[in-house]
Amino acid sequence: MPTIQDVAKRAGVAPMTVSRVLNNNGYVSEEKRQRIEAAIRDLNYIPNVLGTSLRMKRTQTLALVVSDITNPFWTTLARGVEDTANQHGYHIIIGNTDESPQKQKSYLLFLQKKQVDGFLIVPTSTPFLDQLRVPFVVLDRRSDDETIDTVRCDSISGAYELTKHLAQLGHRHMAIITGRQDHSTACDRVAGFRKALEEFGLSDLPQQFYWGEFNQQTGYEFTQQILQTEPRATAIFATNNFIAIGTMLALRERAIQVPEQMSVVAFDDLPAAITFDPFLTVAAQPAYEMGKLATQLLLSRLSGNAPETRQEIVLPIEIIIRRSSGVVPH
Amino acid sequence: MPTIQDVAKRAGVAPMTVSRVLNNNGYVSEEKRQRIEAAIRDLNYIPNVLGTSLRMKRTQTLALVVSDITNPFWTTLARGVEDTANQHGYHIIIGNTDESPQKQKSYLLFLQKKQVDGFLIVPTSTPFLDQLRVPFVVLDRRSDDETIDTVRCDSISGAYELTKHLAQLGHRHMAIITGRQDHSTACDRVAGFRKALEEFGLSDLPQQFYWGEFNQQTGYEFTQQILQTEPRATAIFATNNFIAIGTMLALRERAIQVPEQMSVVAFDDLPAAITFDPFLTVAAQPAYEMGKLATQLLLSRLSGNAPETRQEIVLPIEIIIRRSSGVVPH
DNA sequence: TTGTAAGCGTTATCAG
DNA sequence: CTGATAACGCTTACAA
Repeated sequence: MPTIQDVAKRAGVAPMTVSRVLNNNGYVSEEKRQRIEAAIRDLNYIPNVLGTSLRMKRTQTLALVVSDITNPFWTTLARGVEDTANQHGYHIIIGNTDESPQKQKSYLLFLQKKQVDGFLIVPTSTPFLDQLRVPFVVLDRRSDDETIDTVRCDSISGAYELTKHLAQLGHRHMAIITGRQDHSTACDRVAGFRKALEEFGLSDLPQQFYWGEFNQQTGYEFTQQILQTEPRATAIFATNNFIAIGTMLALRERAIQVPEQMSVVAFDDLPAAITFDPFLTVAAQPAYEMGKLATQLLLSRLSGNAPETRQEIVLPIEIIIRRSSGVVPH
Repeated sequence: MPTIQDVAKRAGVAPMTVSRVLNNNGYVSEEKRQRIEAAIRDLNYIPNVLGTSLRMKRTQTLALVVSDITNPFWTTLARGVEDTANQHGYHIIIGNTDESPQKQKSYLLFLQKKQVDGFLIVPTSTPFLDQLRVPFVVLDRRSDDETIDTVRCDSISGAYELTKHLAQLGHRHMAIITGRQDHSTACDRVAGFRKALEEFGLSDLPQQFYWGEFNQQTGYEFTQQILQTEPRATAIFATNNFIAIGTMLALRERAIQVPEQMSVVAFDDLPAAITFDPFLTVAAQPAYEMGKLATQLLLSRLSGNAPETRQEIVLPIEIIIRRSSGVVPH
């Protein structure tokens, strides 16, 4: 592998002069520039950024740490991050934590060993901040820490709107299936749910709350439970896309018609690219936009252009009403 | 940021001794080991792998270059790659080419600047091999070059089986929608289609072939065209998941019932995690397994444990018959 | 305009 | 068992 030294030798100049040509900074005579460019081509020289990064103390790389890139929601967000980062000359390394604090810890360590310049992170519930030595932005989750930059969606009002929609359709007994209690997103969605219930005078009627994980199994198992609970709920609120799928599976197994026998609403829309028959009424979060804004914020921190104070960006959620929600069955 | 020097100073030893503790190699007296470990904890020392990689001439990092991580097929494959790489102490950087030769070129350059140890790549059709200075494995696509390691699925036989299924249902006029002519996967699927047609004596009847891109738009537009072509095809073969979605959209727009008025079969299954109502008859490729095997092959090349000769691993495809394919309408 | 020297953080080598 | 030295490839600071 040729180095900058080899190029310099071949062009009959000092490595420093080659460096100047490579980075387009400082003066180089036209003649030497030509010779150097020729040498680069001849040797098929590719700069080694390990040297550069070591010297410059930055890698032009950001880390994106999410729970599971298999979830289309994170995938979309990741594209927002990547596209934005690329536009600014940065690149991305992605880490999947699978919501495991241990995996998260190991990724944070690894990525810092790699000297990433900053983090975009969807933290598991475990404390983690003290492990980070570089700037970072928290995605999707609310943070009580008043010093942490955050980009997230307005889960409370999204959940409120979905629930209001159900109430207006006449539903009186509902069930919500959500994630862990220590998960801000789960809490906010339940809070929005509660708020709408109160507003419509439904708080004192039997409503069901199921706390589990943001995955398919949780949706599946609790839905089975819901079907056996009296008074039978007439609507299910699945608080993310995976829970919704579990819910739909369980309903289908019991041949429960949606929405004739049961209404279903959910958080997170599936990308149009992978669904040919959008069916669920959802609160759609602007995943790509979240990734984009978070990246812009982080980059402005890195360049020192961000406001002094902590930023908390809260994006609105779009309610999309489809066929899965209907009036209360008789 | 503390360095190995700082740790050494604090522990009253030489940096080299710290290095030995860090990497668990060479002898270090128990007493010094204790002191060093204490110093590491006290300073909250995190090794800088830029130094290590520069010195060792390897980064323990592999590059995965795919067309679009937004496609669940690639996402699943990526998890197979990542999990396998992690198990062996390697990490992954992902690049999206969007099937653009230019993007691919820029990624290959960038990733080599980063000194990745090897590539797993789904190449766009453009020549690219000469740009790679490190070992690599080609994924998903067939390569005529007899020196290139490849891991792919048996597209020919998968397409053959799907077509046979249609023929056995009584279909006599079919349409296939596929990718570009210079795309080995597209060609193979058409070849499998043709083979089945011949076997069932359908080659001389009017069959339709549409070459486009492996995306939703291609599926959508050609399906519209199919609906206007006489004799009307009674079955559509969509050669990947995105084309299938475009096809379904176009059919739904015209209120064509599947399978009553039109049968549809496709390549690539959607992950169970993101579909609550699997509907399409598909040829399912083992995406995770592909990623896993390709990574194992690449790692064995890197460690010099691979067979001398070029490996071409061809995985079988599973046909899953669902509701989208039925007998010919009258 | 160009080159020299030094250092970024790590580890292989070899001498002690 | 331990440490000094040099080297990995690059760029900043300074000198010419």
